[in-house]
Amino acid sequence: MRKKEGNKEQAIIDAAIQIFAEEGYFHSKIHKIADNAGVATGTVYLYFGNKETILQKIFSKVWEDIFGMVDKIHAATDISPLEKFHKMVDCLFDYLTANTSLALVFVNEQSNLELQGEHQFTNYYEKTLALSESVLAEGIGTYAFDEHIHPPVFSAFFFGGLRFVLRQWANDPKRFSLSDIRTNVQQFVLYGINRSPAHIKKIV
Amino acid sequence: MRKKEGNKEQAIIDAAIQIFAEEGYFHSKIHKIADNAGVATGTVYLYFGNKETILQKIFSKVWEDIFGMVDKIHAATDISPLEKFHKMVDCLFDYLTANTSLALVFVNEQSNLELQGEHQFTNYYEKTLALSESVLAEGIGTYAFDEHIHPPVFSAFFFGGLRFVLRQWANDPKRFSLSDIRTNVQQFVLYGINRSPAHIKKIV
Amino acid sequence: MRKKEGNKEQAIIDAAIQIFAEEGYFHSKIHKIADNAGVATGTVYLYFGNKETILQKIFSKVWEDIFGMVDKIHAATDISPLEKFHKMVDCLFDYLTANTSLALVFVNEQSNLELQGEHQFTNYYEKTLALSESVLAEGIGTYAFDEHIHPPVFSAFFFGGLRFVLRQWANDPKRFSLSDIRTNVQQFVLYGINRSPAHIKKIV
Amino acid sequence: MRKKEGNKEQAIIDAAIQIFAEEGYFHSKIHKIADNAGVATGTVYLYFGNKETILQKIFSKVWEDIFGMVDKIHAATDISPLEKFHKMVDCLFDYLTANTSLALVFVNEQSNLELQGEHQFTNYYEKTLALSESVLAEGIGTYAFDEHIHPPVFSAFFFGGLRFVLRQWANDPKRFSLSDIRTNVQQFVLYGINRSPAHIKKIV
DNA sequence: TATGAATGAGTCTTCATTCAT
DNA sequence: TATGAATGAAGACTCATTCAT
Repeated sequence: MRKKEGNKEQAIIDAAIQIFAEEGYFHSKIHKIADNAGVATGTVYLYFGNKETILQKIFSKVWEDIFGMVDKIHAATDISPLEKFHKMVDCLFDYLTANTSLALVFVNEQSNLELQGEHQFTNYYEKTLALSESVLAEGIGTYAFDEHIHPPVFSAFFFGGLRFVLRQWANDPKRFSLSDIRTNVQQFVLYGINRSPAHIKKIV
Repeated sequence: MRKKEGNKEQAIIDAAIQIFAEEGYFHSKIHKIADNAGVATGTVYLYFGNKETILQKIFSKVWEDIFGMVDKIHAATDISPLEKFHKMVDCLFDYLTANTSLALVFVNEQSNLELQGEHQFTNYYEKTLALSESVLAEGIGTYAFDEHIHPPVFSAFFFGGLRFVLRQWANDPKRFSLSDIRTNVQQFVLYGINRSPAHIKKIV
Repeated sequence: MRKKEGNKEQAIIDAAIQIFAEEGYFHSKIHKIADNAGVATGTVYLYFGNKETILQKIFSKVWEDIFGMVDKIHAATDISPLEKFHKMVDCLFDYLTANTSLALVFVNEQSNLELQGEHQFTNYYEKTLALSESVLAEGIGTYAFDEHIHPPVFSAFFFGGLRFVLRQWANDPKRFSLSDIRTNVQQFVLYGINRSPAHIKKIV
Repeated sequence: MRKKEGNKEQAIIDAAIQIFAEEGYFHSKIHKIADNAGVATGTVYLYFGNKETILQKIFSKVWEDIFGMVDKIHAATDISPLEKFHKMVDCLFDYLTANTSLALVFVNEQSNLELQGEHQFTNYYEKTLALSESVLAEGIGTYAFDEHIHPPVFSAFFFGGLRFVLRQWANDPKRFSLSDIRTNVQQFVLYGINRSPAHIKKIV
């Protein structure tokens, strides 16, 4: 039980991220989170209504953060939609790989929230998907991206792929390196698996 | 003796898929699965050691099925790696969209198994990823696919993206149509989000 | 599952004695008894009303056997009460040590019956204690035994001591030998722990 | 915080002793013990890992108590081994008859522990038997007790007989009085069932 | 606010018993 | 009689949540 001075709410969140990542949401025990946060069991309930609220707050924060980053990229006027996607992948990578436990929770536990209905996290989540779709639409509008792309489908695929790859990485970091992932995802997203698209582009 | 009427094991599996899809694995109650299967609670334990075993059997079956399909495609000699990927996407779509509940379980609950270690399902799961990677390697070898692609990363991204898209669809089928998903995924995977890759290819 | 031809009831009893001895009554499973007896689970219920009935039958048989032996000894007219006690100890020893499993059940599980009320086994049990008390009374009557002895108390003490010693032996036969037990029990019962009573008697 | 009011652990132990005595260990239900102790079911598990642990604690306590008494007697230098045995019987009587329920549990349920292996209670149990054997050996050494006595056999017989007699008494206190038991056991143990050993001793 | 002992509803699992064949 | 698959009542145990201090 390590005493955290100051922000108990943050301490609980941090502890929860760690425990959720290690044990999975349903196997995580409140008393263990409290222990790790250096507070008493009851204290958790002074800051969070119940166990699920903790998970919601984590996801709210993550999606709010991601939204903030994506929003900045989206608002830029001096870069192309293609470069925006590059940057978005970079940002997401930097964000999620900076905190492995958070990445694992993000990647594994969202389904424990989605089946239950409306939540605060949905707000930024939806807004982020909307931004992403907007960048796509922008690219399609400038004929940079393929016109047949359905932005919601792509966004879902993109985030899903990213999550799963990161989960594999977080579960077993030796399987492939983060830089491999980053490069490859950039590649897939932008050019698919076909050969030498960069080369082709130059020709065209 | 009381004869085995019908296939109770299958009835339990089917009921479990439905309940797991509706409620999520951890919120599903054994007695409800038994009820839905038309058997007594104890009967579930004649066929499955415990709750998790049911989930394992579901995943074993799914990955075995997927492996079977992918294996057939992989073994084909009269089609290109590119076409193999087309077919793989098609097969996965047909398989998972034929059973929405199964798709949801497949997409949402695997993390409830993976944290626990070795399982039978891992066998076919790994073999399927290996096949997928083999098709990629084959494509790279024939210069059809980009040489920088890291097959394990791509496979993870591909299956993750596919899962997530299908989860979105299964949760809310009105958001986008299955045919939209199928076309778009084919597109992303093969050409990324860039414009007119087919066109470019012709030029080259 | 070894098939027993002929007497299924006896096969079940024998299997039950073995399982009860190994696992204890409450931890013994009917299906395991059935397996060991080479019959189906349901067959057990053709011969015994329920699990406890099996235990009752075992005890009935044991106490009936013991009664038979004790009765013969009690009825003898050509030996003294003292010799009768010698013989009783001998008989009990021969009987119980001939079947270790039975001895263990006899020694460990009677309490699982006694709390529940009236049973058939009580019949021979009571009659045996009565015979034992009668031999004591006879000895007291002939001034061979101490007049202060309360036969029921002694009988209980005697059977209890014998049981416990045999339990220790059955649990760990290396601790002391059967012949040690037999000699010592004869000694205790007749002369207590005081020194050389036989010698003293001769002097007197 | 909610303060520990009274001694809940002791209340649970006391309730368990009563229920175990009335129903037998295996028929006792945790919720009934909790009810009797005036606590909630879950509270039992704050103090005891599981049902068996309660029984273990009871036996640990009993054997520790008995060891304490026997140890004091054993250590005495101003009394003979014979008197030590007198005292040991007295102490055991006073201890066990002061709490009928405890006596019943002690007498009926030890077999539910012994089959499972090592327990804390074994410690004091073994030490008590060792002390008892030591007193016997001392008596043999001073030629007070018969040299043929095998102390472990006698100890087992003695404790077994005592238990069984007390069980009979606890189950049906009208059958014979405690003072009858006490006198008779002293008698048996020291002189066996032969007549007038005290008298004989004096003569010698 | 903070505590952590206490709560008790909830669920998995067991297994004696039944019964259709 | 014999079978053994099926039953379902029962109970040990868990753990999110509460609340007296």
